[in-house]
Amino acid sequence: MSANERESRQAKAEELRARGLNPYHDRFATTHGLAAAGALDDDVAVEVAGRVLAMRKFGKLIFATLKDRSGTLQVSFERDQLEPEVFEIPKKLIDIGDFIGVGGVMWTTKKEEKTVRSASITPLSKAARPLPEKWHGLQDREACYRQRYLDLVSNDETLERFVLRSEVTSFIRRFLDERAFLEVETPILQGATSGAAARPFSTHHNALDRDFFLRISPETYLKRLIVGGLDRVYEIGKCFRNEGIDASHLQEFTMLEWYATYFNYRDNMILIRELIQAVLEEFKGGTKVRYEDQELDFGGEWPEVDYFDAVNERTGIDLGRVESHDELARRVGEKYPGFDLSQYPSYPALVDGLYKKMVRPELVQPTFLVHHPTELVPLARRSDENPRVLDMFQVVVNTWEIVKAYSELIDPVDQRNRMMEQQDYRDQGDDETMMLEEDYILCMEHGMPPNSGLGLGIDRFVALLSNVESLRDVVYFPTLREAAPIAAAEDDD
RNA sequence: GGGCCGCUAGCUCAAUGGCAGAGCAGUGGGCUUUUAACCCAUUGGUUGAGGGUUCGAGUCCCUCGCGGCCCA
Repeated sequence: MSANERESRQAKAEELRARGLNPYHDRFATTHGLAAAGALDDDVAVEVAGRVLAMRKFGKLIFATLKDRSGTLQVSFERDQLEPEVFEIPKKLIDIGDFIGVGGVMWTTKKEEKTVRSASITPLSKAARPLPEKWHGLQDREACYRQRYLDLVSNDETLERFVLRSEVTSFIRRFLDERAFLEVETPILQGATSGAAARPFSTHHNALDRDFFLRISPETYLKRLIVGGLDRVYEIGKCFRNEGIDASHLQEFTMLEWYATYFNYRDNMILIRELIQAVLEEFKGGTKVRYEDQELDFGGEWPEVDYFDAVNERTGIDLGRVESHDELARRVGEKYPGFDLSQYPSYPALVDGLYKKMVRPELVQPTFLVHHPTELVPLARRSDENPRVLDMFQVVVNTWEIVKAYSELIDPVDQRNRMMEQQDYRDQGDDETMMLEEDYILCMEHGMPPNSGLGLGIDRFVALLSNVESLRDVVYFPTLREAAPIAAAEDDD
C-alpha cells in the first residue's frame, strides 16, 4: 500500500465520500463539552465532538480518546451495537488527528472510565497529516513557535499557559471595570511616537500619502481622552518597538495602560499592588510564585528603592551632582573602563544604561523603584520637592520592568520645554527620544486635569505567572525569521 | 555583532570516519474492556543547504540558512 501517510489519509477521505459521507462537514450539534459529558451519570444520551487523540482497536471493539478545550473523553465503538458499515468507519476510515462527532449513551468501563457508547459517528474533518507523537508531544522549539497549533494540541501545558493568559487579562478588565475605568481603543498608526524611549517601526499610508509609525505606547492618546473628560480609561493592546530580540523583549508586545484623573503616582502604587496581589490570589492561591529556582513573594508591602540612591550605592556616582553628559561619561569611563560609552550618546541614555547594567540585575523580588531622573521621561511630572527627579515609579521583578507609572505632566509650558530637550538629545545622536507632538501640547493647553497613568507589560507578567523564561512562550505566534521553504506536496492532482 | 549548542523518517530520538536505525504514527493481519493497549509482518531518508578532505562523511573542515542559550 501507500508509503505516504498523507496519501493514505486522503484516500480515506475519498472513501468516506464514496460512502456518501462528507469528510469535511459543516457543523455538528453537541449536547455537552467533553469534560461536562464525562461528569454525567451513566445512561444519559449525549452528542459530543472532538479531535481524535488516540485509538485502541480490538477486533470487535474500539476505544478512542477525543479532545476539546475542556478536556478529553473516551468513546467506544462496539461491533455488536452498530451496523457493519457504521463500525467500519472508526475501524478503517478515522485517523488520529481527525475531528469526529459521536452520538451515544454514557457508560462506565471496568476500569472506571466514563465513556460514550457510540450509536452513531459523524466524520467532521479529516486530518491529512498526523499529529506529533502522543507520548512526547512536540518538542522542537522552532516547530512549537511556527506551528503553535500543534504545540497546543499535543502539549497540555502550552494550552494551559495560554488559557491562563486569557483569564488573567479578563480578570484585569473586570478589576478595572469595577473601579469605574472605561476600556477604550486608540490609534496604532501614529504620526509621532512617544510614551517610551524606543525606536519605532515606520510605514506609509498610501491614501493619505503620509508616513506613520506603529505606536510604541498609547500614552498621549489616552491622556487626550483624560482631557476629554473620560476620567478613568484603560487600553490593552499591542505596541511595537523596533529593537533587538531577546528572551525578555518582543518587538510586538501587549501593554495595559490606564489613566486616572485626580490620581498621583502614589495612588497608582497602591492600585497596582492591589491588582497584582488580586491576580495572584485568584490564579495562584497566594502571593508567592515559583519562578525558575527561586520564589517571588508579592505579599505585603513592597520595598521602595530610590533611583539616585540605588545608582549611588552601586556605582558611587551621585546623579544629583553629575548633571551633564560629558561629566557622567567621564566618571563612568574612569570607573568602568569596559563600558561602551558610544552606545549612550545622551545624558538620559547613559543614566539609563548605567542603571540597567549596575542596578537592575540585582532587583529580583518585587520592588518599587522610585524618583527617576527628570531627563528620562518628558511626559512625567517633576517632583515638587526636587525638580531633578520625577514623581515616578517602576515595579521591577526578576530584573524585569513589568510596570512603569508616574504622575502626569499637565503644565503645557513645561511640557513644551521637556519635549524640546528631547530634540536636543536626538541631535546628539540618541534615536530613542520622544518626538515633539504639537498636537498633544495643543490638547494640554486646553486644560488637562491632574492624573496619573500606569503601564503593565502583560507578556512579562504572564511569563512570571507561568514560570517560563522567554516571552516567546506566552505569545501564540512570536515573530521569527522567514522559515526555510517547506517541501510542498506535489501529489495533488 | 560575538561565542557555544542543535537541525537525521510525519513526531520523539539513536548511530568510534566503515551497510542510516529504534519507538510512536502509517500499511497488512490477529484480538470485545483498553487508555503509551497488545501480538505478528511491513512501508517510509536529498541526515537543514552547498562546497571540501578522505578509499569511504550523518560524523572532520569551510560557507550559508533556521532555531536555542549566553555575551555585547
